[in-house]
Amino acid sequence: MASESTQTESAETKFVEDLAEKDDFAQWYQDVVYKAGLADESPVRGCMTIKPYGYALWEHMQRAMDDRIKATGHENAYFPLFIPGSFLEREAEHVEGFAPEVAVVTRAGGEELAEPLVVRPTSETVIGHMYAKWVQSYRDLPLLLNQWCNVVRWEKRTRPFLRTTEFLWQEGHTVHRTEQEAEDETLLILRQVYEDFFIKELAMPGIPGLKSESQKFPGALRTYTIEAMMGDGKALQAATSHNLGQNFARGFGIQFQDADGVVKTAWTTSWGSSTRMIGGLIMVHGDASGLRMPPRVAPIQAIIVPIWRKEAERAAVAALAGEVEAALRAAGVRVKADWREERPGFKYNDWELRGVPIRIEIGPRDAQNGQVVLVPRTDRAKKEIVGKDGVARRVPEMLAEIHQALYDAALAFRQSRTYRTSDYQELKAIMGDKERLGFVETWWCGDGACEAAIKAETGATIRCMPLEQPEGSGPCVYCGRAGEGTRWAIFGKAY
RNA sequence: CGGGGUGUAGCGCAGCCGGUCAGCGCGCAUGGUUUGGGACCAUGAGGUCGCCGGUUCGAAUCCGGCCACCCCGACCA
Repeated sequence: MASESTQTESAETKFVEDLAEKDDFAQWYQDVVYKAGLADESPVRGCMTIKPYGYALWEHMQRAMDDRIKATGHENAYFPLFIPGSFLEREAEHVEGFAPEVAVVTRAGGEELAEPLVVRPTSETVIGHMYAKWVQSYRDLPLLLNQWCNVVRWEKRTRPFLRTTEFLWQEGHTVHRTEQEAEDETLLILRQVYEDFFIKELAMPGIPGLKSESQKFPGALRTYTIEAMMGDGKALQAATSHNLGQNFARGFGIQFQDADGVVKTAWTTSWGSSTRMIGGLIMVHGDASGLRMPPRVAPIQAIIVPIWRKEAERAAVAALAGEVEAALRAAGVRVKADWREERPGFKYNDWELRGVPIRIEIGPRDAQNGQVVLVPRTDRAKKEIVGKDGVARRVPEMLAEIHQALYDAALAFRQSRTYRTSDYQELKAIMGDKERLGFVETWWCGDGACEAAIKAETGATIRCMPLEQPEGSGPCVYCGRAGEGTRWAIFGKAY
């Protein structure tokens, strides 16, 4: 992201300089969000306005996620925004975890409310309340629902998409007959819904794993996560899936009569993914020119930039552009032509900033030859000249190639910033070095005290204990002890 | 919640040693020339200088209070 600047350098370099000022990733991130037109500020602190381009991206992500949620047997429903304040208190860890960050309505309709209402920070409690009414028999199970909604968490520090006071998400809530069934569900969501979504839709490699006790969801038995590495080496918890055990079922009385006639307490799960994924997508794929949209969720997959001087040229270009646009649309490509009264160079930069995967240049020369120029966002040097009849075949192929290129680059970056060491001093050094910052894979004894000490001394937390644990065991990176509770863990600094 | 900082045009800023200090750049509007990597010229629109009070003949400028926002930490999808 670094670049020198002199007066003689190209305008492009100057632009890059503008965007990636002083090699400051946080600043770069904010600039991209706003300049690419994804979002804008709002009059309320920590809240965000999502602009049409950003919302279109969200809609494509939603659809792809929703398809997976439904394909795994879930249905959508909707539960209320307001929750009786007392509900949060039915689960001890839950209220402790969320009480500090809930917004509470105490006055409405011109009167003080008898019982304050909290604006949902998450919906385990109201849904638990409803589920208790809906579940009577083992025949009612499993109950597999999901909802798309907004939630509010009064965070101290906010950043667009990554941590906003209000955010959009999906939250799944399920009820099961046995502990094993709940655990299977939790892992099914983690892998077949979330991990698959990140790989196939966002071109984002993630590491599925288990959270430590200190990092798990308040009230959960176990929390599983997909952890992804951002472009600055920091980690983002991209989605989580919780096995809630019987904690919420007990708090809300979700019971059923089993086949053996015995009344039993149910087992529940919950799992969520939010607009935070947009922040992840930006920080994983973005470069010095701006955003790079993963093709499958890109609001615009191909942008036609017409080039002309004279009116006659414009007519010829328009004819070809119209033909190409129609052919691509018929092939299922989200295509748009940019006829704004701007120079081509301006448009190139503008669409690169917005991350459109393929630019299609059509100028007088192309109109004459019945061809177009395809330029992939991932590598401008790989531009191709394609005959107009080949465009509808070549563009979808190229989109798939771009998806793969983005994935490969993100994975290669993560690997280059992943270190295996049992040397605590080395871990400390990596966490303190901006150029090397990344994931440290090592053994951890399982003691929360070691975890806390590492966090205090290095700023790093256990991102997860990967589902794929290596053979054997070893001494804890901090205390050197070895034993039963030892796990292979990934340490990193988190967003 | 602790520490620091900033509020002047849509955005980014200068002016802060009371008195042509209501200004600059970008953006916006209109017209013209341009158009294969962020064009240029001309004309123009746009601000109760965060709010309230004080000092003064006179306050963006000095003083007091309030409010808001930003950054850095601790807490978090």
